Amino acid sequence: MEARLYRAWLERRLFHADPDDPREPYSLVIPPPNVTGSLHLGHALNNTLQDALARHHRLRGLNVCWLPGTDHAGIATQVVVERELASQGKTRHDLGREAFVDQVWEWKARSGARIIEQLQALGASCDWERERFTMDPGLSRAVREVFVRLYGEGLIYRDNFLVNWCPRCITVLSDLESPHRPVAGRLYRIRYPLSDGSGAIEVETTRPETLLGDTAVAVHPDDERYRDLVGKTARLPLLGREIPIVADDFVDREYGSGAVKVTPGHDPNDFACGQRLGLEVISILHPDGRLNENAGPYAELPVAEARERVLADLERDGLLLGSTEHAHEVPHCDRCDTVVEPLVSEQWFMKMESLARPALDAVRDGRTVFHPRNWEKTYFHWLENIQPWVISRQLWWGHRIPAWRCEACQHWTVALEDPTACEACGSDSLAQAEDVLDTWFSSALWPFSTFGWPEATRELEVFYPTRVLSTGHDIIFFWVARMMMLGLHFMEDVPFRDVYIHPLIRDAEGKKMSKSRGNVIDPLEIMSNHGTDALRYTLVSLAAQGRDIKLGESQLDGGRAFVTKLWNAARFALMNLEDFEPGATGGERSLYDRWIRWRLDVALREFDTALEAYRFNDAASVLYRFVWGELCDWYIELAKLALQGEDADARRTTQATLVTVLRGALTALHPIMPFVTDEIAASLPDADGSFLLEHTYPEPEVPLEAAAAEEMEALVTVIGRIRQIRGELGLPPRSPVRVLFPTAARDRIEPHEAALRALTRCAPPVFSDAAPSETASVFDAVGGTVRVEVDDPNLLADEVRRLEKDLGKREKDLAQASRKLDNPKFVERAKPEVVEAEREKFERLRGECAAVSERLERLRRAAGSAA
RNA sequence: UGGCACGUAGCUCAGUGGGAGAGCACCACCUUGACACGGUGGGGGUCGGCGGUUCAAUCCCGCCCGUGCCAACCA
Repeated sequence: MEARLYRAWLERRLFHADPDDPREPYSLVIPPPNVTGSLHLGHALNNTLQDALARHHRLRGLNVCWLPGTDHAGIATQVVVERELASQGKTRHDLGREAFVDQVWEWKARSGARIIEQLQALGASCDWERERFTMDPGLSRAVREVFVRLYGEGLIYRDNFLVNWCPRCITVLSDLESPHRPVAGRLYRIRYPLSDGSGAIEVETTRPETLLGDTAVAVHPDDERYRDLVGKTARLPLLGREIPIVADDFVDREYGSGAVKVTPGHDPNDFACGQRLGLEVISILHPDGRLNENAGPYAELPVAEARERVLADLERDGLLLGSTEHAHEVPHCDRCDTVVEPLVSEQWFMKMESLARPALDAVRDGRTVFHPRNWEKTYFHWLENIQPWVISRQLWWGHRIPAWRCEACQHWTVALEDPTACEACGSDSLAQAEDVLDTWFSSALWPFSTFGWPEATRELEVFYPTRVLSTGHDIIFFWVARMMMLGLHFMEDVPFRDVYIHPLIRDAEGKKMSKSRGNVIDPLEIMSNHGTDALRYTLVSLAAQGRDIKLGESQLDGGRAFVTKLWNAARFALMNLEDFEPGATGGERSLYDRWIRWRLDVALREFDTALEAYRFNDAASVLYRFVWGELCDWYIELAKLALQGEDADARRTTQATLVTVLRGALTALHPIMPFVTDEIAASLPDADGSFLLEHTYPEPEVPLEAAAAEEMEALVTVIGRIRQIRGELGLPPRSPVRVLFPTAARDRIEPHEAALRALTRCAPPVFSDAAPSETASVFDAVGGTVRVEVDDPNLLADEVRRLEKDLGKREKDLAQASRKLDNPKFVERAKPEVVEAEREKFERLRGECAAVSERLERLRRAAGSAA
């Protein structure tokens, strides 16, 4: 039924948002999935949560706009398509740029379409008429506009700087794209002879091949051991270049020998040191990771091979003094896992400090709030220590940088429209930059580029800022922070009021699932095994704040059972509604009718409260408890009396309540399980061909008055106790037990006699104030002592054991209460209502203990005489 | 090295400054005209450890242990 329903929703345009709709707007933009492949469970979770929010707010009468789309995912997609080519033994260079990009567009068409299908299969209520792709003409125009404006403001600039370089992808990477991974390496100690022959200085390194690019040896300025050497030169092993011995306080005197080789061309620390001291920068690497001509005899060797050769040659020359095992953290390419080489390269950068400040302020002063709040610390820490962002990439798939270099004067012309002449010298020999932009550049504009920026559209006016962004904590830096910065800069307002950070879904072993890494689970498979609604319910019920989700397939059984339970409850209702006449009224509604209607209101209110706080798991459990624990366990059982009874009025009244409450429950559940709820709702006798989303939640009634609520509570207590007594005695559910009430309870019990008998299978209740028989179980309810009598003397021993245990528990509680009340400090300092409650508890327990022990005595005597 | 989480029933996890909860699993009974993907009842936890604050701590604070994540220029 899922595909049929979804098609019907689309035909009815239920998800389309009109900016001129006068109702209060509620907007959100989808985190655009990468067009690398298909959706995994993390997408299923995030989009289920967003869909629940979107549908919920539609049901609350808001003008909801959920904007969908996909991301071109520059490097990720390029790597995937390159892999595909590699399986045919080809590289992108075999195709050339244009043909390769065409091929990626083909991939995008296939993958993008599959993703949209999956989102729709999940039930996502996106406004598909607003679907966007980050490389659409409109969004590309926004990218260009932003680049040109930031360049004009001096925030985008070119620089020659030490960057992370992936020699396999042959591109620069940002720090975020170069995560550190532990590597078991070796630390080598190498001897650098002094040029004057007066000795040598020893250094340590994990990357011996980099010595080919060394331009100094550094020591700490206050290090007595080396004071005399500063200013002298050392002879670089293998190449024989003379390099200065310099002093810089970045050197740690305690580490190794206290002297460090300086390779400004291939180490971030050394680069900074080189800049301070004006050292020469030598690059020894080709872009593809082989050594270049500066490496002398090692030129053209790959790094790993060069390392071996360098070590062997050092050994030969007697300059390798030894090595030790050394575990350290090495940056790797986020996409292909190749070891990243730091090297100096001329790239486009974005200056971040001035953009970061407003983004920090906006969260500090609460214009944007994270849920849960603790992620704000992560956000602050990163923005407070922000570094320039390398935005250029040596890739082919992405937004080409709108900059043209003049071949005559080398000036860069950056412009909105393709220039025909150099803006500096007027020459017409211009060449556009080959590089594309980091994919996150366009992602950063998503909340406003998708609504038509830089045009001043009606959509931007109404739907920006969006209400909430739902995403994973793994992209707070990559994406959330950058949207905040650019949103504030260009729109002069935050891009979203709330940031909901959803849990990460891990597999059953707790391992992370990730996009282009292979351990992803296809949600479609789970959806076909368990049903989409079951998957959605399970995901929502697991989305608690502050902990990631370990998801095994077994956890989906609960969701499926709940869907089935709902379905069966509806089946029961339909069986009993065959002669339902809409609008027909019978007599007054029963207590049961009024009670369940009130419980529905309470559940709806609690559901709304939970969702407003993004407490999805609470929202799910509120409805679970209502549907299963109240509607099915109590109301339906009680309603059977009227529905299957003789009284036509009572039957009609109960039918009316059943329809109202069931429809209310379906509406409430709709944001979580949209398919089954609409399917059931369409079959209810009051159905008019509309969908649940075309209505709003039922208005709450006047709350059930306290006396009625208490009456219902008493009935539940009595039934529960009778079941418990029978259960504890191990009696079959139908075994005859006699229930005796005090005569004073007659007025309260008699109206519920049928319910009592139906739900406990007891004999007709008797009203009597006679003393309980020796074997009766007793408890207090309905304003007196209720007795449950069982005639089987064989049960005496069991009952004695049960009572002993029961007494033990009560006496322990009594002792605890008594200790508290004897403590003058407690009585004096605790809140009065707490003390009062403790007193009442004490009195109650004392009475209960006395009653139980008295009865226990009687039973023991009876058991003795029976024996 | 620093930061942030997490450590509660066999498992997966909620939760709270005043008598420990859910789902699944387990045990007993029940094939009752919605539902065995069900019903009723039950067993099971010194709430990671040690201190501190408090009349009162599973909850707040500190330290420690364990797990995970993130950020990091110790060659």
